[in-house]
Parts: sequence; C-alpha cells; structure tokens
Amino acid sequence: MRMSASPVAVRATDQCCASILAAPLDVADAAELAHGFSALADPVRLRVLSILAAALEGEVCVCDFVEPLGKSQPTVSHHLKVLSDAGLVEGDRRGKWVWYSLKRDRLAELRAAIDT
Amino acid sequence: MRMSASPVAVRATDQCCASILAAPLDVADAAELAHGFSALADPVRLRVLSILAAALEGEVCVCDFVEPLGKSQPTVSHHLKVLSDAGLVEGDRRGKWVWYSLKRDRLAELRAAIDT
DNA sequence: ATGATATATTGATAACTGTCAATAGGAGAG
DNA sequence: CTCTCCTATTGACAGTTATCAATATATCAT
Repeated sequence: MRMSASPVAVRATDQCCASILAAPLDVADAAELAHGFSALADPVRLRVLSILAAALEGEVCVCDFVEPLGKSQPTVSHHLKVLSDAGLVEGDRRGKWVWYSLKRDRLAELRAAIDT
Repeated sequence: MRMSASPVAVRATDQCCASILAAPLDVADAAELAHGFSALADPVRLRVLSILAAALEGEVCVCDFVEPLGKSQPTVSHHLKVLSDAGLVEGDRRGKWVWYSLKRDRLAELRAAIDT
C-alpha cells in the first residue's frame, strides 16, 4: 500500500528519443540500455575502449590488446565480443589479423541516454 | 609476441580528468568507472533513475517505486542501495519514509567519461 | 509499552560473468 | 598439403548478482 504523498507528478516531455532520463523508461528500452551499459561495466572493457579511443589510426589489432591489458588471449577475445554485441566496437579481418575500431555513434547514444 | 604493425600511436592529451576515453585508462580509474557503470547496467535501476529524473519534486519515496517497478520491496531497497553506493542517488529519511533523489553530478561524471 | 507502518538486512537460490586452459577455425607461407 | 601464427569458441570453475520470503530495524501513534 502506498501511504505516502499522492501520485508522483511527472515532468512534461516532448523529446522523441534524446534524453531518456527525461521521461519514464519502459521495460523494453530499459533492457536495451542496460545491455549497453553492461558492456561498460567492466574495467578491462573500459580499458579496451580507452586504448581504441587513443589509437591514432582508429584501429587496434587484437594481438595489441593482450599485453597492455594483462589478460589471456581468450579473455581479450571474450571482452571484444561483449563490446561487439553491444555495438560499441567493430572488428575487421585483414589477413591473419582482426582490427577493432570504436563505434562512436553507439557510445554517443549511451551518453545521450544519461544526459539530464 | 606482437607480430602486427608496430607500437600503437597515441593521441596527445592535455585534459586533466574530463574525457577519460581521450587517454589510456589506468587500472584504478577503470575500476572506479566500471563500478559506476555497473549501477547503470540493470533495467530496474535505469527505471529507478528515470522515475527520479521525471519527478517534479526531485524526490521519490521508496514506497512509490514498488508498484511502478513491479518488484518486491526488498528488491527495490536492494537496487536503491546499489545506486546509492555508486553515488547516483541519495536517500533522506523523514519520519517513517525515505525520500530518494538523483545525484546529477555523478551522472554527469559518468557521461563525461564516455565523451569522445 | 504496544501496535502499525516503512525501510533495510539476511538467507537462500538460480542465473549470469570473468577467467584461463584446451581446442578449434582461418589465413598466409613454404 | 602442411606448418605456423592469429583469433574465436568451448568447458570448467569461482565469484558475483537479482530476486523473494522472512526477519530485523526505525519511526510514529495510541
């Protein structure tokens, strides 16, 4: 039973999809966003993104993550897959190597979601 | 052994702490940030923030989360604690009730961290 | 003090996650 | 084709997490 102060007043909103925090979030949108933020909820993955963002070429080979991250190759591969599934990075195979790059649009999307 | 294309070139950065993606992230900073994003990595908690952000008064009583979220009272309490530990919300006890409010500064901090 | 109500904590459980070793798949070199 | 190297997948395991029922704590009213 709600025994507190009446139904909660809600701010009017006419934005379509920019700042999701400006309007109550439905379950589906919340799940989609949570999936995105889950990818950011790990220090190793944040460092992956950090390394990608700092790379002048905009691309980093998988093998160049292993040493800086101090994780095994399968672990690095796992994290890249999580980031990829979340739409935050993209891999491009060139010969034996796979080059990963940051998908800044997706990052901007998540940023916008917590823009008050 | 790294057999790819030479050491990765890194963009110069003179920012102190704004956009962490502009410079390689050390392990400690990555852990702190990951803790923050972990709090956002759950649909129920995103809806909590959404409800808080939409509340005109800026505060919402715990009891007013239970029905909209469709979760048990202990579960709601748990999520509020996670958000509180991450510095994203703040509770204020007034009599029998506890009123929670959004800490927008912390949210802005996380937003800035993924600002490319 | 007693009772009622709001919130937090504890305990249990199922589901998920990060990690590495082992292995499989893919691509160039010989 | 075979060998080597780079990357991805599988399997196993430990640690974490979301959830609810039960209980404890806190506050107010009587």
